[in-house]
Amino acid sequence: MAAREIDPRAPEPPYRQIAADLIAEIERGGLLPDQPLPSEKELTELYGVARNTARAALAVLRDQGRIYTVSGRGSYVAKQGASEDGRQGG
Amino acid sequence: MAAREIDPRAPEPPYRQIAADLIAEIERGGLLPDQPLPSEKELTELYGVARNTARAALAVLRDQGRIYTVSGRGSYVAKQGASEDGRQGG
DNA sequence: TTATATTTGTCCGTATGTATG
DNA sequence: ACATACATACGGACAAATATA
Repeated sequence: MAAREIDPRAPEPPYRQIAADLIAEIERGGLLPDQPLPSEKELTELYGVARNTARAALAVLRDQGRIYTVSGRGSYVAKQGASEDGRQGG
Repeated sequence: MAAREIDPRAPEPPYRQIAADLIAEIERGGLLPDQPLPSEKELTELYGVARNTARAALAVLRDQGRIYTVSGRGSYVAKQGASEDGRQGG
């Protein structure tokens, strides 16, 4: 989870760059199912963005079913990987 | 430690108003070194803000080396007063 | 040791205001 | 108007440290 540089002037907005970065990390196997992603606070520090931007990135992965989020705990890698309907079982 | 009124619509955000208030109290001598500041809960009641806002105010003073915080206990006035490098010895 | 209360630490959910392109 | 981003704020939940009984 080294912080790749985010380019605020790239055509891709920062939140998508971060999302792509996290997805790559998961696909690479650097983050296994049920393992926690960096917290929102850590993402803001890793990428130098505001919390809302970090949240937007996580929302992308959540919408794709790649992660699930537990309020007050954090976000975790989903078991399947955005294959089925995007839902995470227990 | 009377609760000065916080103006949510002032240019200064509430957490900075509270920080300034606490700093003034310390500079005034109303709080001596190693004496405890109001707890976060008390600050929320004194100023009518959320806990995160009270914490943000304390973080300002901590960053300035004016106070030190002990987990599970509270925050205390630092000995020097943000003069040196901002650290608190034993 | 266990239980309880207080306090700080961490975290997410949500909302508003401002600014830029 | 819209998408994006930052700063700030309120709220709720749970964990960890501390203190006391």
